[in-house]
Amino acid sequence: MPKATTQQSQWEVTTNQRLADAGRRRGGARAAVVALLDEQSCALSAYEIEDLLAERERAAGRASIYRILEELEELGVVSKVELGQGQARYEAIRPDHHHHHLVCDGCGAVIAFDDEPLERAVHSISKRVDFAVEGHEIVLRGLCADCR
Amino acid sequence: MPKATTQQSQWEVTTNQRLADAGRRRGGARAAVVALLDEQSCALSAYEIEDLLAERERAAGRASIYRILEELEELGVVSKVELGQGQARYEAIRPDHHHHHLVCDGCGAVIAFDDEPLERAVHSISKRVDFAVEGHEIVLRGLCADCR
DNA sequence: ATTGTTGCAAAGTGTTTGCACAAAC
DNA sequence: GTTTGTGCAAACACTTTGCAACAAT
Repeated sequence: MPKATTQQSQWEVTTNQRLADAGRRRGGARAAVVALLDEQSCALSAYEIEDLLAERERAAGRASIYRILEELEELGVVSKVELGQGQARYEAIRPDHHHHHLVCDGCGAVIAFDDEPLERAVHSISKRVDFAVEGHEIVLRGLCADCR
Repeated sequence: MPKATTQQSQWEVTTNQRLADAGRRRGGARAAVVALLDEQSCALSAYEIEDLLAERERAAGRASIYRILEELEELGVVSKVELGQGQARYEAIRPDHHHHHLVCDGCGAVIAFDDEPLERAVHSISKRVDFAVEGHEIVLRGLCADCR
């Protein structure tokens, strides 16, 4: 039995399942976007997705990419993050890998980090305010090791 | 001695001082933007600024507003915040009133909040990562009391 | 055959830039 | 009079929408 060349993680499996459950057909562009997002450790912009897909000979139209990302966001499997760079970024939501971002003002690099005390503080605020908190996004800006 | 109808806060004074120090002349549009920002308790978008200025008969061109905001940001007296609404918002930086934002997914309302434990957690992360953190932005999304 | 999916081009929205005129010094 | 500030219109960048062709069921 041949070994698969790409290992689908839990996220890709769940995402395809949810798409199927929602009665969606299996389109090539969408499958490519889902597979690409699954490989990433951090958020990608729509243009980056377009370029990466083109590089791997599975180009998809820009409009399709945006539509697919919006759909995945509505399904709750992708989160759209705005890091103050004038463009949105998208990443797979993996329940076990919640994280936030460091954004370099120098080169635009985006680095993920996580921190339990921070999550606890956010959770505690959520209970305190007269507001039904559904999500949160934390961005630290500065200079990365290379740009400093 | 007549009482002033608008009280300039420390921020407006400092901002005008910084502008003077930087050798800037006192233009009407800029003074209007500075005065308006000084009155706000929370961040405004460029369009909101344009509308509010027009309402008070001190209209300013959109391009001027953007240029002024960029300049104030460079001077370090205004911060540009991106709350995931597809547009930037701007607010006065008041050293004694650091805060973050709750954004309502229903009506788009932006509500300020502050929290010491949260600030401590961010500060602690800043020391831990290999990254020169210069600022941070925290956004909690959800539904406000009215939309819930 | 039906209906969801895709890609292109056009439209939309927020922001920036070029340039001429007005205002501050 | 020189230099900065301002407003208009045009240009831009990212995102969304309209529509016809295509593919999955």
